[in-house]
Amino acid sequence: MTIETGHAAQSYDAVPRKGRPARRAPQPAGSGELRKALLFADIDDGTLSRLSADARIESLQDGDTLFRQGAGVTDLSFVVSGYVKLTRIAPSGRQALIGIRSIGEMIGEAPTGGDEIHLVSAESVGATRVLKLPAPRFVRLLKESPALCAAVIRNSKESIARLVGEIETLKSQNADQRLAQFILSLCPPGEDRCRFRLPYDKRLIAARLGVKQETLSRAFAKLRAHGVRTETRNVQVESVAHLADQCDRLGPSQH
Amino acid sequence: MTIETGHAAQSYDAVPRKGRPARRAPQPAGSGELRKALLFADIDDGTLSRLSADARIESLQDGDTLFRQGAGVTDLSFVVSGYVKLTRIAPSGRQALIGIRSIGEMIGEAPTGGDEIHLVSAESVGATRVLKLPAPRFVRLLKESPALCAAVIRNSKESIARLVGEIETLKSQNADQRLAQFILSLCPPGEDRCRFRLPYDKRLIAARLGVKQETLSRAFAKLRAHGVRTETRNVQVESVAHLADQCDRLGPSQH
DNA sequence: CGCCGACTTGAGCAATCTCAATCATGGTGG
DNA sequence: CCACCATGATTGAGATTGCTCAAGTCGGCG
Repeated sequence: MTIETGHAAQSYDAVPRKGRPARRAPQPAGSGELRKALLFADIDDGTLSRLSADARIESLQDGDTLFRQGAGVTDLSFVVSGYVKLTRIAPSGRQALIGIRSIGEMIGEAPTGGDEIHLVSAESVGATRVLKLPAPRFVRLLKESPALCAAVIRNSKESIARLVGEIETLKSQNADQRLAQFILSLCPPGEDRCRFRLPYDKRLIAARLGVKQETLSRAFAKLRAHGVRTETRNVQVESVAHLADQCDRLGPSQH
Repeated sequence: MTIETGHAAQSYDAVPRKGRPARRAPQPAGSGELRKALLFADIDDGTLSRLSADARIESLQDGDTLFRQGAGVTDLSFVVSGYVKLTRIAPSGRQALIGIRSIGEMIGEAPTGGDEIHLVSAESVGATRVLKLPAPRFVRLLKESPALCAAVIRNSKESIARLVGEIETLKSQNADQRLAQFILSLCPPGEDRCRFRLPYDKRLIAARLGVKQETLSRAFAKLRAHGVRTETRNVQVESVAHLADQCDRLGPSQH
């Protein structure tokens, strides 16, 4: 599955959109902002304030490129608000969505000191603010702080768990099941009947699930029979438990 | 794609194979053995010998289970010889291959101290030997050795890179392209015309590429037209460069 | 020799993609 | 306030890809 944005896939950012104002100048960030990054949840104040010395907040508009696959890693970034999508371009030119990061999450991998390059490209989805820490300072503190080290390892393990889940999903579930699972993951816990808003547009959801937009639309249609109503971006689930039950039965027709 | 071993998918190890001798008793391992684990390539001798204190080597036969998804992590393991496949069972009961580890590679994730459970199940492929380090000792040393910490982080980043590549492949290439890429990855570097042996059977290769065995067989047949000859497990590639070229053209028919 | 497992091949089917037309919907300018 | 346009979403029809089921081949091993 590849992502097709409105413009040609290979050059989605070669031509600036008309009337787009320039990216806003970066703002300095205090250690209070850093604390909101999940990676730093357990880091002591001292280390954190040292980290924040030249941290800054940048505001991005929809479609702005944060960094490109293959470029050198200069910063460690986190989402402050909005979403950032991570994509990868295959040699064939096809673009595959690797993940979407939201508030508090790290964007890309933590630098560790070697000369490192980005594994993926990062692009904002809608108006987005990101926190950027220059890599060299982070690397220096990483070497001094076992707690920071432990946090990075924990974070990596979470990334791995997420990617493993993604592969499992891609290999063992069809489009309908993937959508059902995605919807279930959005349902607020505790309630059986619920109503919420999709976090981003269906084109992006389709890319996330690894299907074409049309296929996603048909999958939504099929889920209507199982108590999932949608009107544009609003979703209503009749019964979370029932949907979870049906999930397996959406699989390939057993003979 | 799911894995179908010779036995039923859900219970591939519930019934011991007839005539199988008991798993051989574990052998103690010296720090020389540890050095062969890629994770420890840059670790100092002192730390390594402390790590090796209660390390042991275990011999497994084809299909032996090393650990199961969801079970507690008691050891950190490495492949000494042979292969270990990592799989995951979806709620639906379908089993998806997550990865295959070979000599020197770590099996599963490094424990970090919390109460952790295995993300995947691990099962030997053919006769295999593994090195096992008890988790508690590893965790203790991890806290004391920044070098070990750095090694774990580096290792995690490699895992992530591998998983990201896997997702890209699954989302943006068809079966023929995935096979071509897989074959290219096996070709010894430097030679344009080459000949080698497949590392494991085609059933496992199919699972690794996320297709059925039959589909893999047809993909091999299609590659014959591009200079890939196979006779059972032996492969001969006419021209690596040519195959790499054709890789993109194996994609969906462009109109 | 005959069986068994791994592999191949064929035919039909199901899931998904592609292409194309249509239908909202929200924003913009007149 | 409304016509109009751009974008996203839906729907339909047909092509493709990969899966399922089934049969057949091949090679090794008891």
